[in-house]
Formats: sequence, structure tokens, C-alpha cells
Amino acid sequence: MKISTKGRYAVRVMLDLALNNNGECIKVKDIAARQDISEKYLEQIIAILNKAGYVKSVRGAQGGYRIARDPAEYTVGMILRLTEGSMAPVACLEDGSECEQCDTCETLEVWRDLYRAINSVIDNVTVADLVEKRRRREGSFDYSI
Amino acid sequence: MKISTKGRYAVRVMLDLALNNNGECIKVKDIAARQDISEKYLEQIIAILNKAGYVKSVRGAQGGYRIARDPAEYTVGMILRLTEGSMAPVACLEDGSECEQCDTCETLEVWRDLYRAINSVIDNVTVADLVEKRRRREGSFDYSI
DNA sequence: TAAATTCCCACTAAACTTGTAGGAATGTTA
DNA sequence: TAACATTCCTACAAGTTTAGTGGGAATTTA
Repeated sequence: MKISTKGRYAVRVMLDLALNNNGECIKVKDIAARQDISEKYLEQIIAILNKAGYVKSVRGAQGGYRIARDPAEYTVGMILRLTEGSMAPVACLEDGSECEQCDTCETLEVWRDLYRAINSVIDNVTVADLVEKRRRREGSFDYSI
Repeated sequence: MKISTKGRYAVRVMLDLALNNNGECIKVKDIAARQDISEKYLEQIIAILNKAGYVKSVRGAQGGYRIARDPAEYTVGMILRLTEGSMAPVACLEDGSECEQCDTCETLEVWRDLYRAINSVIDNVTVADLVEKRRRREGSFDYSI
């Protein structure tokens, strides 16, 4: 039961865009270099974020990406659901599931509890939280404000 | 991020063995019929439980399996870890991981929280709990004691 | 026009999932 | 002892997912 690189990389991309957001466009090449991820693979992952409107793209030379809204508006859960699909531990719990035995399934209750616990964690961390952790770790050397 | 059939079936097998534990051996064929799982596939899953000593086998005609210890001694977490491997949502968190960036990785803290939440759920439900839920649902028609 | 960049689509190797299949080993029973 | 029932062991395989690679079109800037 693992989160795939797609989801993990997507979270790192959003964090990278939030950290390096200075009004200018950020190129895939730079993110890939900083995060040590294949450029081509990152392209595909950012494309997902782009289609969902989580990032804004600018094409052409000097183009790149920006985070679309305030980092506090993006939870890790939103990003994971977008890239990984549902975070339900079993398909029975997904919307539109056709499980007939659900009513008399003891194990399903465990999976439901698990689902709740997972959502509770990932929906209560925003990209802004991750940014703050990083800033703290780096020390408060940023006197620019 | 799904639990595979292997893990889910293993939990159902343990529950089935606990529910039908009347001193006699329980055949794979019967479990497979009750749980609607392929016999041959179940064989392999039970083999894992058997090697770990979670169930005891009796070979030959009239043979089968029994749950080895009290159902209260088996948590869902134990069964899942045995069949699925570590329930860590990322490899970095697994024992013997060689992740160098762990010290400066903000996202890892999220995965760690997630890991804790997952373990907290699955380690706090035993097979006995599942049995009890089933008995309650069926109504207290069992006056044999 | 040349260069830089996003965008789009096709392909692929490797691993994992979810089984099937066949038969050997072991024990019971007629 | 022979037939039968059952676990045990191992190999195979189709389908899906993962984690990319690769080529080039479209768009924008210098």
C-alpha cells in the first residue's frame, strides 16, 4: 500500500513552486534539477496539475509555471487525490462502487476507519504548512518583509 | 494506494477460521466457497499464514486448518503486514531505508503522520473484534453456552 | 529567424496483481 | 492395500500499473 512517485512528486512540485514563487515563471527544467526528477516525467505530472488549475502555465521562451492560488488553499489530500486517484484503501469504498456484500462485511468497517484516518491526515496539511516547516528549518534569515 | 486482495483475503480467512472454529479442521474448499475466492489462490494465501504459525494445518483426508491462537491475539495489522509487507505509505519509512534526504524532507513528515494513523487503526482491531461484530449482527441466537 | 519553452502523444521495460495448473506428499478410510 | 481427500510446492501467465523515455508540434520571446 504505497503512494506512487506520481503523487509524491506532485506534492514536491507544489512545494517547490510555493517556495520559489517570486512572481517569475519557474521552468520544469529547474524544478527537475532541484528535485532530482526526470524532466520528461515531471512534464506529465505538472500537466495534471495544470489541467486541474492548480498551477498556471506560460508557454514559449521565458515561460514556465506558477502556483495558481495561495499555498494555504492546497492540501496534500487534494494533490494526492488529483494525481493518485481516490485514497480509499479498498475499491468498495469508492464512489459508485457496486459491492453487494457491503452491508454484511465486517472487514469493510476496518477499511472505512482506515480511510477516515488517512483523509484526516492528508486533508489537514497544506502546502503552506510545508513551506513554513522549510523556512523554520532553514532558520529565519529572511528579513525581506 | 490500495490494499491488495492478498491482504484482504487473508483477513477474511482468519475471520472465517475464527467464526467456524469448532475443534474440527476447516478445509480450504469450504473457506473458498464461503468467501467466494478461488481455491487455488486461497491455498497460497493460507500457506503464508501457515508458515507464520497463524494457522495450524492437518494434512491428508479430513485434514484442514485451524486458527492457531485466540482470535484476540491477532490484529488486522499483523495479518496485513504478513501478507502485504510493510504498511508504510513510502519506502523511505521502511526499516533499512537508505534515504539521505530524510533529514531535510518536509513531505516525509506527512508520510510519517500518515503511517502512524494507518498503524493506529489496523493495530487496534483484532480478529476477535470482527467476530463479535458478526455475532451481534446475526443476533444473539446462539444459546449453546 | 533562432531559441526556449510548454504541450501532446506514443511507446516500453520492469514489476506487481491475481490468479491457473499440475502434480507430489501425506494421511484416512473402505 | 488401494482409493481418496487433502495439504504442499512450484511454475506459469494474462492483465494492469509504474516509472519513465522519446520525438516532435505549438507557442512565445529575443
